[in-house]
Amino acid sequence: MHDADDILDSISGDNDDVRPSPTFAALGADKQERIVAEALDEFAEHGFEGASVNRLVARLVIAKGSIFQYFGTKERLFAYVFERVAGRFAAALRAVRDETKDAHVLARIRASLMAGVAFIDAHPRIYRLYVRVSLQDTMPLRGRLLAEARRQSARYLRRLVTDGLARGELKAGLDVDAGVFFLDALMDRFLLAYAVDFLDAGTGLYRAAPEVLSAKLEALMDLIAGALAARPAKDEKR
Amino acid sequence: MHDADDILDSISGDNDDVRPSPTFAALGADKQERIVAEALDEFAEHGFEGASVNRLVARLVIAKGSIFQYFGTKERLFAYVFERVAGRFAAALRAVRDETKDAHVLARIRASLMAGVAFIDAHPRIYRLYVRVSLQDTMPLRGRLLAEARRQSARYLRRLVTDGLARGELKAGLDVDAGVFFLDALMDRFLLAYAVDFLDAGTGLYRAAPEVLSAKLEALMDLIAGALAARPAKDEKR
DNA sequence: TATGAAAATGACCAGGTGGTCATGACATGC
DNA sequence: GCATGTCATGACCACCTGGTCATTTTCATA
Repeated sequence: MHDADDILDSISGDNDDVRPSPTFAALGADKQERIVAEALDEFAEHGFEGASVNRLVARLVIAKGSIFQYFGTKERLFAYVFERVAGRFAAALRAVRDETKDAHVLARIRASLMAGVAFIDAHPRIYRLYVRVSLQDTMPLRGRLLAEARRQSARYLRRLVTDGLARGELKAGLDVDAGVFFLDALMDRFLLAYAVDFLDAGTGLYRAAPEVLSAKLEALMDLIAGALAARPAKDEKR
Repeated sequence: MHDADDILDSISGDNDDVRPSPTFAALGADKQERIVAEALDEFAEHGFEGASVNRLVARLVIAKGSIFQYFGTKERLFAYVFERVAGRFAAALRAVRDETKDAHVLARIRASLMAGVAFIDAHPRIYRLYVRVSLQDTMPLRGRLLAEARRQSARYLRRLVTDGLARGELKAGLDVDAGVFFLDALMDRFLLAYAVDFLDAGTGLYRAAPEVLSAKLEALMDLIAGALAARPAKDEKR
């Protein structure tokens, strides 16, 4: 039914036109990983402008020259780290979407949110970097890097919505664009509120304990269901 | 009806514990305004870290020493500018809320969104500064400055929701916290998508022409109504 | 072990940062 | 006309930035 889109997904997945020097490629995999991890830390903590190469090499106990030998430029270092890391979140969500292919669309949305929370717990720095980049318009590569992420997110949700419509699980007259926007806003903010303290508007979602989190999640799902779901029966949870 | 809250609102409105030196206060009002406006520009454009006092004084054609005589510190300059400017958005919304006191809660939400759009059009730099600060955790005063803004926003929406519930315009069993979160997320994102290019997930909301904007707004209002509104005329649901 | 190339190194560079302060212009009161 | 105090000024400071490059170290091969 939607195999054509799957092909598109996989094509756009790995777009590595930002390559480090062969010298870096020749490094041991562990050392590469250490450099990427530490750089991710630095960028996640201070953003692109605020990040300091001096600080980074001090942490790594490595000569500054080496970084520039590997990447040439702070900007290209950033691009490399970002691209190496950015796809993971989308990939995790895509996996959930595919695993729940036959479930009710509301169950799939719930599963996506839970997967998002799990990802944040497992890779807080990656999510933090993503958040940072999202609104830092001084970032030179922002457009190129983020446009792709956004496009993937929109396509992801659009698929959920059109699937749900096709199965009659969503309101017949539903405007797809509006539905996508609606879900994007709510899901994004839900995860943001979980990950960033002062964004939860006093609802106590920030780093909430599992029981609290799941209560909030159900309350949100009720509202989403009210807005989007067709109403053949009264209750249709997972 | 809810006068007690109004008093609270007005008390928390002007909290100016960040004062410039008397020298600055003695300046002509026009010069003060020019300095604040230009500093707002600089901070909105580059964020707190990225903003340069050198660049600022160059724009103002004023000696650098003067800025430090007025404010002592880049940080205090920022705090002053932010506090002088931050309340305006909230005030604009509050005005709308009070003007529409007797309208249906959905109409009030719609009016709030339109007022938000109008504010962004009128004061793009103020909104931009707000957006910037929202996710820049390097900002030393972030917590203090933003907590207040968030609290006001939450209180604003909470009032709308509880009013709507009291009048039976919203679903009887509605969880107030969830409703506030729901509205906060959608309204915030709607305005963000209108103001910041790459956040609209391909829905074409960014700087949309009035007709497009109003169509998107109505589509969103439909979804909000489905999620929150009581259904007196229409069929089903308990 | 000797050789040569590749890779690591960190002193160094020009330019920018937030912040300081001695200087002098200018107003006011006598 | 002088003394006094306020305030604007911009040269200056220590420090940090991203980036360079001559020099040294490493190491595979002969």
